[in-house]
Order: sequence, then C-alpha cells, then structure tokens
Amino acid sequence: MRLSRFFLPTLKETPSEAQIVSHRLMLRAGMIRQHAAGIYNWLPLGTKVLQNIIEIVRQEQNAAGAQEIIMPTIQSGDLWRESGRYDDYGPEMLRIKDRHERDMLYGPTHEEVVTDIFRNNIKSYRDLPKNLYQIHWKFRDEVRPRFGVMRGREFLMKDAYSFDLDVAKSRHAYNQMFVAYLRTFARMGLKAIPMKADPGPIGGDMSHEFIVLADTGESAVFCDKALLEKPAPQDVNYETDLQSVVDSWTSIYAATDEKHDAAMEGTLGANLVKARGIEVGHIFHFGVKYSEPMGAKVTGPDGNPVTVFMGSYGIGVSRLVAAIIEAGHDENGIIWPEEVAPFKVGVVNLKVGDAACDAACDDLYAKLKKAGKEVIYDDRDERAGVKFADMDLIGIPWQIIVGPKGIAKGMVELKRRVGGAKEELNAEAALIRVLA
RNA sequence: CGGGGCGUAGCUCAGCCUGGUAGAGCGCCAGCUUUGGGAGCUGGAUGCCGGAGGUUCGAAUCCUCUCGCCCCGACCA
Repeated sequence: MRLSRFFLPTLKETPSEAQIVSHRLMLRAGMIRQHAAGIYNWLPLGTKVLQNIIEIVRQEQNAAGAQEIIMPTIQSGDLWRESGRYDDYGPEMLRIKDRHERDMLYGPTHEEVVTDIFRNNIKSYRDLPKNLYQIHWKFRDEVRPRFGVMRGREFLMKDAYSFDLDVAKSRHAYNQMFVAYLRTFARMGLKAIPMKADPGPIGGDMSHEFIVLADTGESAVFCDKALLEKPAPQDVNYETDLQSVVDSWTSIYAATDEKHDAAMEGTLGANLVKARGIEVGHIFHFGVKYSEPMGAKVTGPDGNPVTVFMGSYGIGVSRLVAAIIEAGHDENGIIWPEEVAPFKVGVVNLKVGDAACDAACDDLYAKLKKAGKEVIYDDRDERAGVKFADMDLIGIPWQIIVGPKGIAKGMVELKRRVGGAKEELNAEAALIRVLA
C-alpha cells in the first residue's frame, strides 16, 4: 500500500476525550473514530489490525475443534423468555420492536440462540461433542462506556459454546478452550494469565478470566512470578486429556484484587508479582443452566433423553486491540507485535522525486509485495520528521529508510520499532533480514 | 443511576466573569524557499459559537429548557 493513497488520518495532538493511552493512540494513529458514546467506526488501519487478531483467534479456535458459525445480531425476545433472562437482563439489553410490534433485541450474548440451533438440529449423543463459535458484534448498553474500544457498548466478540453428553466430557471441552486461549494470547505477544473467576450472571460452577498484564490495566492482579515465565502450550493434541496441562496453570497462585489471599501471598515472598491487568477472555462451565429450561436434549446410548452440558467461552476481540496497545507502546506511539501489525514493513522514502531514492524504494516495495509481506510505502512528499513520526506512531515493526545520503553509498537504514535500533546495510541485505 | 465537567474552524484551545456582531496555533489549499526526527515566508479557504426558547436596540457571552460528549463512583468481553 502506498501511504499517499491510504486513508490514514493521523493526529499530531491528542483529542481531549481520550484518557487512556490506547484510546489516544488509536485516535492519533487513525485507527478509529467515535460515532457515539461507546460506538466506533474502524478506519482502514484499525480494521487491518482487527482482522489480524480475528484470524489468530479463528485459527486457534479451529485447531481446538470449534466450528465457526454466524448468528444474528438481532434476536427474538421470545427466546429470551424461555431462558428467563428477558426480564433479568435489565436495561443493558437494547430492546427493539419491529413493525409488527414483536419484541426483538440486539444480542448482548448468544446462549439462547445457539441453544435453539442445537435443540432444533442435534438429536443424538452420537453427534456430540459440538463446539460452535462466532466472531460477531455484540451490543450491551453499558451505564458508562469509556476508554474507547476498551469498554464500548458495541464490541466485537468471539463467543463459543460447547455441548456435551456429561460433565466429564464437558470439562474436557472447557479444558480445550482453556488451552486454546493460552495459545491465542501468546501469539499476539501478550502475557495472559488465567484466574479463577466469579461466574456472575452467566452462571455455572467453574469459570476463569484471562487477564493481560499492562501497567494501565483496570484491575489489580496478584500472582506467582512463575506464571509470567510459563510458556504457552506447544504442539497441543486437543483430543488427549488436557487436565494436567490446565492444572499446571491453575495450581500456580493468581488472583484478582477482590479475591486475593494475603496469607497465600506471604508464602510467595519475592516471587509475588503485583501487576495490573485487562480482562480479554472469560470462560464458563455452566452445565444445564440453559439446556434444561430450553429443552436441549439428545437421545443417549440407552435410548433415553439426556439434557446436554454446556459451556461458553468469550474473547473480547475489539478490546484486544486496545489491550495490545496498552501492553506495547512508548512515547512515540504504538509498538505492534509482528503477528498483529497492520503492516509488517514500512519503506520510507526520505526524498520523493530524487531518482535514486525513488528507484530504490520502488524496487524494495515491489520485492516485498512479491514476497507476500504486508508493506506500507511512504511515498508522500513530506519532510523526514513527519514520516519518521508517523511510522513510529502507527507502530510498524520493521522500517527501511531510504535517503539520498545513504543511497549515494548504496546503503539503506533498517530500523526496528521495538527499541529503535538502527543499522546501515545495503538494500538486498535489508530485504533478507526483513523476509527472514 | 448518583456526583462533577465540557460543547467555539478538521485538531488543541482563547474569547464568556464585565453583551457591541468570530480569534490563535497546528492542520488544509496555492506559490516560493527548504529537505535525515512533526520546517520558513507569502497568500487563501473553513464556523447555524451543540439545539430551542427567553431577556435586550444588540447574545458565543446573561436566563430557562434540551441534546451530546467526557471524568469519578456502583457494574461488565
């Protein structure tokens, strides 16, 4: 992409409404623009990042055996009366009437809809297990939306729902998601810590939150240092029993602000980490809470109907964009981990119109594109300072800087966004480094 | 939902107290000079001063109502 044609409205100054760093940087980097309180437009740069995150989530969900579906954003109120939540949910649920005066709602979550899909289409225990997920927009009419997309009213969420014949199998489904989450967040360059959580209004007997560590996080977090050093599981076979893997995480001390245990922390001594965190995922095992009232049953091996056991598994996808920025930025702007970066490489032409610079940049740009790298080429007729500032602001991991001084010696400059290290080398060598 | 704050140019904000008919910096457009970390000069465009009502000869400014946004608290991916 040529920057001269890319829709990238960056801002030099911080809009006054933005209080936290991720919100400021998302506005300044031209990723989002506010539409209304808690509701945002995603501009091209933001959309690219969001799509990269979606793809990682999707790959890891698929690997864990979940299957992608798309459910409606607008749901029938009657379905929510069946589960008993139509009246319970309160004003957070956006309620709508259609032209026939039927009660509709913009879905804040999808347990009812997915259970309805299940009961209408799955009749035998032989069809179990099933785990269905979607990556779709939710609306919760929060009392107080804030911090940009961190706590929006409309937000993109991955929500998965598992269906199993009994509790033991259902636990396995839970463990599959637990492991998939560890891998998902690690691929985004995040330290995400699973913590025992309160199931809250979703209900159930087991629940974990996944908290990303960031200095600006909303909740205080206490944990054993060992958790921070523990690598995400590699080469997982999701068909095998994952209990020991899950236990190896849950047996290490970690607690949020409300639940922390001072006595326990005393025994950790120097290994106690006090940090701040952002909740990016939440998984629930809730058994028959929805399947029972909604009649989601299959015929069991003995010919008798069995109510299925369920769990639900959420990832705040749009929130992750903000969380990644909270975890990775400096005074110049965003520092994207390579996997989610909107462009992996930036080519900076310091003197557009100079034949040698133009030729070198065109060549680099063509070769990077041909190699399949996502590349942004700053071909704007701007001053060097503007270009450096924008590249850093939008957080491009690798930057190849081409200027008349260097090119006269046959050299370009390769800069890493992380740490800012620069080295001078010839264009071919820079390509090799970037493509490695 | 309680408490507080703010709405003036694309952005940051001044002007409001003490009414007299719209400002600055940045950005944008044109030209010239510049050109390795957010340039300089010259010229130019841009505002229903959030909206409605009221007071007044006259309202961005005073009064009333209203809408929107932000912050703090209780709740949440």
